[in-house]
Amino acid sequence: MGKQLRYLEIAQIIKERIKNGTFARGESLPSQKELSEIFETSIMTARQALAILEGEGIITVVHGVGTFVAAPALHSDTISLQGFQNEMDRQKLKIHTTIVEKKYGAVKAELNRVFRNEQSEFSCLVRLRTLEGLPVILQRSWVSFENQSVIEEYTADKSLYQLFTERTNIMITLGREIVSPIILGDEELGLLNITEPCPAFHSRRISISLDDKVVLYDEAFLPGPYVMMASSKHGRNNKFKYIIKKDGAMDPLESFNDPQLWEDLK
Amino acid sequence: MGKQLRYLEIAQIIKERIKNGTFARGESLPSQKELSEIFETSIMTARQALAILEGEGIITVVHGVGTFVAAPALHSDTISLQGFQNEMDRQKLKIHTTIVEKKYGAVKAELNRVFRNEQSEFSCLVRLRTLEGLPVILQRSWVSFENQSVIEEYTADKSLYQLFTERTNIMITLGREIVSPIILGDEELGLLNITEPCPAFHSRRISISLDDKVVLYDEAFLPGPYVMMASSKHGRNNKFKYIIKKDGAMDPLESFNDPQLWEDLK
DNA sequence: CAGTGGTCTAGACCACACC
DNA sequence: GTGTGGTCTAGACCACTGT
Repeated sequence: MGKQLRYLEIAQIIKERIKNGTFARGESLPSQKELSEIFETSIMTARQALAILEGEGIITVVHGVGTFVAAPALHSDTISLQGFQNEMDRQKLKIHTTIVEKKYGAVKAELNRVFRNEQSEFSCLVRLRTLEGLPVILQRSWVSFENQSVIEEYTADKSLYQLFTERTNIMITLGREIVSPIILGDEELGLLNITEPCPAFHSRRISISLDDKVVLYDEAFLPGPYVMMASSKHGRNNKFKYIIKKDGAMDPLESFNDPQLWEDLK
Repeated sequence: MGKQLRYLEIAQIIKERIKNGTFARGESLPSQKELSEIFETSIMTARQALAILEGEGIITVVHGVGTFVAAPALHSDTISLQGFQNEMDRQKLKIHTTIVEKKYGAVKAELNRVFRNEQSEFSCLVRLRTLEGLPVILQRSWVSFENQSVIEEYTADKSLYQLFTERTNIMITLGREIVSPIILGDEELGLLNITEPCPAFHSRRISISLDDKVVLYDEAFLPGPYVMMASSKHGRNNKFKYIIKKDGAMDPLESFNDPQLWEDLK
């Protein structure tokens, strides 16, 4: 077995204590000085452990205030594991959400593979995002049957992601997304009120909890006329986001020169 | 003016010395101990400065060996600012590159906006990437007229990106990419040997040098049947890559469970 | 003001690469 | 073995936040 580095060891112990609830969501951890005393180490080493957990999105460190077990409210403007709503907020667009449908206990066998369990019943939320009245994004979200109450409670004025983490007390720390280019099918065209053949991003995303369980499955259709993806790569740094605009006026060559656009991808 | 932190100050000075050639590409920097003596600081602080430059992809630190001004050969397997060729290598796919056309001094006024200069003549390289004989990606790359020799020298067995940095001695440290979903046009369909209407990713990318100049413009068409995008988000960590497969057998739901796929997105 | 995180020191010692 | 980067110490001092 490999030699255990002190700061990795400490990070692991803190992670365990968050998992088993010793440090609850939203509560503050002992101060760095206290941690260094608890683990009989130096401040620098304790800080190194915290830096790892912060990089993984598990804790949030605030200068002059304290270190907190990541709660959505605390990390909402820094973490990227967010629903589209937050991204649109950041772009200062007046996006409105309409609930198209809520389905409870639907049988959807193929989702077994996604959720990695024996269940075959899931609950689903279908939403339409509109930009100044124009439908621009169609999104379907699935949760396990046991979490259907989250969908029952959902209203359009809140992020499903945030509601989910609050109600279930499950911390989501990892997201995986697969995007394909597609030509929209009839059902999606109808809901999005588009009449011509239309290229779109088809995004499928899973959200994974601290316990390594898949707890949320999202599917989104982002039609080409309204959506682009912008990505910035600077050394190890590598970010991307979706950009939503009302149509036309989306010249990619011009977008390269828009400082605002790249600002938050640094 | 804001207080200058010591490690930021040191990082800035080292960056300047790389720009003006005091530290040349591929050569090693003084050791951390020496740096701490040169800047009259501690090793920890010198290391903090190096950590910043490493994060920006400007230097490469190798345990037991030394610290190097990032040369493509050194950082090729860690940095993400790479052409498609390297990404495909990583996926262990036998991708072959065919040169479709080389154009010199073409007038392309719209590229002024991209390259942010007065020039209107550019040189262009059109390439087709084939997977076991099947054309799967079409790519057009543009350079300023003054760098046309890079395209003259280009052969299919080398990365254009690597050739460019070697020949021009320009360090590329930042990349920006904009991706749209499109339905392929006739010209692209012809070159890719596709006969039916086909959705695709349309990627446009600029590469920016250490001097903040745009030095490379890339355009790629990645047809839906062969290409998906996979993205992983873990705290601040956020990576994506294109996945190329020979068609069919690209079930996104199955892909979520492929550990290999997500391995290098950690 | 007190309490928090952020920077910095001046080393010691460990792990790794190369000869 | 020599030289490199990586970890770690046991603090001091600075910067930020909230009372």
